[in-house]
Amino acid sequence: MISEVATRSGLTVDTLRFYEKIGLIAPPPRNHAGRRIYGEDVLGWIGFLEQLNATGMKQAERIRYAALRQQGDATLSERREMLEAHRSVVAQKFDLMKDTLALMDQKVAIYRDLEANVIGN
Amino acid sequence: MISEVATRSGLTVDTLRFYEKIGLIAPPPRNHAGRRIYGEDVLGWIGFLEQLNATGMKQAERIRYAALRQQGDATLSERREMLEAHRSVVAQKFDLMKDTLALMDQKVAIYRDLEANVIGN
DNA sequence: GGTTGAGCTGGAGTGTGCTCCAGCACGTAG
DNA sequence: CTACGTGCTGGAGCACACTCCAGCTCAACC
Repeated sequence: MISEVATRSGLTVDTLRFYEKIGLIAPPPRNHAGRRIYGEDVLGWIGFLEQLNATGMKQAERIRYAALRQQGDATLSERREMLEAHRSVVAQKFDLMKDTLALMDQKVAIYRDLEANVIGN
Repeated sequence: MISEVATRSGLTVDTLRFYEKIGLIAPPPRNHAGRRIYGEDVLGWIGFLEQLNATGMKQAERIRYAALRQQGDATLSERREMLEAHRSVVAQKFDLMKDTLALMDQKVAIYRDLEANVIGN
C-alpha cells in the first residue's frame, strides 16, 4: 500500500513515513498486521504540499498548516491568513522570476552577438 | 572595504569570503596589509549570482558559470548554453508558480465563503 | 516449513549552503 | 603605548530536508 502511494505521489516510501513522523501527513489507519492503509484523498493533499514546497514554503510552516487542517473548520481563518501570506511571498518570487527570465534572454542575445563577432574574426 | 560590499550587496562578510573560497567571486587584489580591495563591478556580479540563486540554480552550477566567466570570451557559447538551460528550468517553475497562485486564490475564496457560513450559524 | 517480498521502527548519516569562532595582524585615536 | 575597530585564516558547527540502514514482523507461495 505505501509503495503504491509512493509511486503515485512521486515521493519515496521513506519520505512518506518521514512526512507522517513530522506531522505533514495524518497517520493513516493500519491493517491487522500494522501496515498503513491510505485513503485516496492523501494524494491530493500531497500534491498541494508539494506545490507549497516547490514555491518555497518552509517545512515548519507546512507542518503548522497541516496541523490546522487536521483541527477542522475552527482553523479556517487562520489557514486562509497563512495562504494569503504565502501568496504574497510567491507573487514576489514570481516577479523576480519574470525579471530573471528577461535578463537571461538579454544575456543570451548579447552572447550570440559576441559569438558571431568572434567567428567573424 | 569588505563590510561595505557586504552592506551594499546584502550578503554578510562571512558569505563574501565563503563565495570567494568556493570560486563564485574572483579573489580581489589586496592592500599592503592583506585586506581585500573590491572593484565596483563585483556588486553587479553578486546581484546576478543572487538572481541565479533565487531562481534555483545550484551552487555547483553557479561555480561552474563563474569559472567560465573568468576564462573570458572563449567560454561564451558554453555560458550561453548554461543560461538557456537554466532559462527553461525557470520557465517551468514560473508556470508552476502561476498555477499555485491561482490555486491559493481559489482556496482563499472558498475559505472566505466557509467562514461566512460559520459566522451565519 | 522455509524462502521471498513488503512493510515496520528508531536512529544514524548525508548534502547543501552557509554561519560562527578562536587567535592573530594591522592602523588610527587618545 | 594601549585600546579599539576592522580584517585575516582555517576549521568547526549548524539548519534543513530528507535518505539510508539494521533488525524485526508478517503473509503468501512452492
